[in-house]
Amino acid sequence: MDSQDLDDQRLKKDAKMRRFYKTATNVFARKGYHETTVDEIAQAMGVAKGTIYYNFENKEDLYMSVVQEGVDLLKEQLQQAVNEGKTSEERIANLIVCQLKFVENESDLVSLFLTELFGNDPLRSQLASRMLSNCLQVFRSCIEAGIEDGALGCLDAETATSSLFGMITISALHYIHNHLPIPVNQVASDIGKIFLRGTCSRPD
Amino acid sequence: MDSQDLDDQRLKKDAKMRRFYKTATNVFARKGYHETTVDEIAQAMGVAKGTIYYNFENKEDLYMSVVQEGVDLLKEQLQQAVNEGKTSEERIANLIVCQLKFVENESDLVSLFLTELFGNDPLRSQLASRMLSNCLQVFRSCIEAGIEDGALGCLDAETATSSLFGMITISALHYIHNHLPIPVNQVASDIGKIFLRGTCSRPD
Amino acid sequence: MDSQDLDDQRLKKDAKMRRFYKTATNVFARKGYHETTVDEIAQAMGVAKGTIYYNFENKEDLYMSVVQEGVDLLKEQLQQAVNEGKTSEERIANLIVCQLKFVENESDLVSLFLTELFGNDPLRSQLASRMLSNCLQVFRSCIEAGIEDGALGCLDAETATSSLFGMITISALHYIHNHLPIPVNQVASDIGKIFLRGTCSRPD
Amino acid sequence: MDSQDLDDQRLKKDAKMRRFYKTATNVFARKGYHETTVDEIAQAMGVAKGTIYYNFENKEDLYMSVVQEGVDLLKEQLQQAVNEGKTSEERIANLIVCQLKFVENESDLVSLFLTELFGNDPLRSQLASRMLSNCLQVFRSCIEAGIEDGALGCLDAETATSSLFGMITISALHYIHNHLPIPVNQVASDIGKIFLRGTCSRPD
DNA sequence: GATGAATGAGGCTTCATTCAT
DNA sequence: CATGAATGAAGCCTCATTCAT
Repeated sequence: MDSQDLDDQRLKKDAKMRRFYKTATNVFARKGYHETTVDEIAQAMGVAKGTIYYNFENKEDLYMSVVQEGVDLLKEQLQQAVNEGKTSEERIANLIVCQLKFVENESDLVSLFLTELFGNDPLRSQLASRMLSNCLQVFRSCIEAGIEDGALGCLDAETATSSLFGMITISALHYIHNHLPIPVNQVASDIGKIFLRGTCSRPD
Repeated sequence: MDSQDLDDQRLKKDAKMRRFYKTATNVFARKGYHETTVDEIAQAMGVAKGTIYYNFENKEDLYMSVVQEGVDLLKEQLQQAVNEGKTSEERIANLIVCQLKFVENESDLVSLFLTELFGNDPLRSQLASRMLSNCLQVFRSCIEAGIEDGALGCLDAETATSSLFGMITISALHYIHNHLPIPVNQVASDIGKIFLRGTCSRPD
Repeated sequence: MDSQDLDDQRLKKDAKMRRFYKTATNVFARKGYHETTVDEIAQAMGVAKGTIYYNFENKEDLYMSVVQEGVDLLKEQLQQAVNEGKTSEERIANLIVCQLKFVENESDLVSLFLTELFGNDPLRSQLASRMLSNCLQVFRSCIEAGIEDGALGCLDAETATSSLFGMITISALHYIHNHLPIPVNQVASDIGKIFLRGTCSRPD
Repeated sequence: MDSQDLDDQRLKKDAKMRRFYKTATNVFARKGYHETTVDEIAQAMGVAKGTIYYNFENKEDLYMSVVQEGVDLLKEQLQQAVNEGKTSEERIANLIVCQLKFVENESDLVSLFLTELFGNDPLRSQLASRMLSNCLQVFRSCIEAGIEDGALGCLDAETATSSLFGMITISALHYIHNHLPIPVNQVASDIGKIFLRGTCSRPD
């Protein structure tokens, strides 16, 4: 077996795992962690139940892997959004659009993650919190840079970060909850205005 | 048995139910709906399991009663906050402080409610959504009045409501999650500034 | 509810538990711990599976309770056998008969216990060992007394105890294994002779 | 490929199988049949799980092979012990020492075998019983010869065999269970005395 | 009103075994 | 010969709910 074959195997396995994640995300998001049975996931994956336990420690592990996968995905996209902006204003605008689009495209993952974040299992909630911090860090760096270069007035970076993230996410969820498509550009523009104006340092 | 006795009984029963709600809220909030057993709640209440089924339809009913109780409480407090403000600006400022304080004082209830809201059980999520709308309505009325009287610029009221609610709640949760006390005045002032400036109609 | 009622309840519960033990012993002895399912035991008991888990921690707990119950029973009978003997010789003879009869009457329990004792689960084996020690103690005290009063020569009490217990038990099992009734008197007499003569201090 | 090569292969395979037996014995003895997984054995053997199924019918077959291997080993050693004795007394003394040493050196195998013997699976217990008979036969022949030539008094050979085997094995297990080294010479001497004196035909 | 013993459906998980490579 | 991913039957256990007292 040469290195080509090994690579092939790798790729195959990766593809398999990605299919697993995708399917599991979908099922979990539709019915929630507790209402979803491992049988259902196996069936949705088109494998025997044992296969899940061959690839994951247990139901919780599968679930957490799925959540982690999603968080990684978001962070990656956020980072890229930042990189594509020239000025602080542009970067923040990009972040808003990116986050809105992510909530729209991956609403399964988002519900699933928020449930975890606001959920009542202390350990899992903490884990989710740590994952979120990772993503929020992208926002925060951007906001801090903006304060530094004068694009934003000097508010508390902490509150500014939470506020921006909160505005975007809750607004997006408002549409998701009502089964409406998110008018991304409109919402992004509104939130962008509120945030930029709201945080600018012009005198009252 | 005269009417005095009947009143006494009434009061006793009400007090008992309130104790039930309080205890149940606490247990549910600590461990989540699914991780909490009826046995645990009964034990925490200091009654036999059967007693719960005597007073509530089933576990779900108990849970929903607790959530409803919490939402009612929030709406009541929000409404009062609005009533105590003279101008739109004051009313919005009051709402922000009120909501922050509620998240701080009733973090159990809030977690519990958000879990429901972002949770994946469609029926229950919808119910929670309807409950939330009730509370958001207070924000929205206030914002619409503000737009009308010129305190706020004329943004989309929908987005403005979601944004304001999102800023407050996510910021508060940020502290809760990190087990820190919420610096209510500071955060309220920051969010107030962002929102009022951000939504004012001055040209860019 | 007066104390009479409480006593009644106690007795009922005790009777119920004894029926549980008896049934479980029988099923476990017939098929062994691992080959016996909790369902089977429940069925044999004539109760639902949940009832077992209401009364016992888990399968292991049920099993160990059964074993403990059996060991207690044996020790009780051995002690009584000793008490009924006047001389050391008589006491030892009584012990031999008692032990043989116990193996015969409670062969279920004995198999079950020996499996545990010789089994490979270190923890359970240790527990069984400790239980056995309790019974062996009766033998040992008797043998030590016999050495003191000259009925037995002064061999190592340790080896003498193990030897006597081994002779009886293995002999009895020989019959059990071959599905033959134990000729109690004959075997007891033979073993008694071997042991008494064998341990007497006459010169070679 | 000449006959030399074939022999080499044979030897290699034999060595491999012996390694398999040894490893399997060890794992089984440590955790018992049911608590041992085929995965564990494979890992301990350093081969893939499939390899075990290539060399053995199934888990039971592997287990029984291991037990058989052990019994063969014991019988061989017992037979040799007998052969090395000149008189009945010497032969019996040799048997006692041999059996004690075997329990000491191969305590893994012994536990494993006794579990089977006292275990509750009728088929396997019977098989173990038949294997044991094979070994006990060596004792019995010796005892019958001793009765014939007057070294032993004429007790029931059956009971005498069981008794002797029981004394040795239970005594040895007593030490094993308490994680103590067996004082072979002392114990052998004591048991030898008890048995020889005990079964001699001198008048009481 | 209150109790708590009993229930049994349903879920998670294990693991001996197979088989394509 | 050897591998190890995949299987699925089978078992343990939980817990919401009921009901006789």
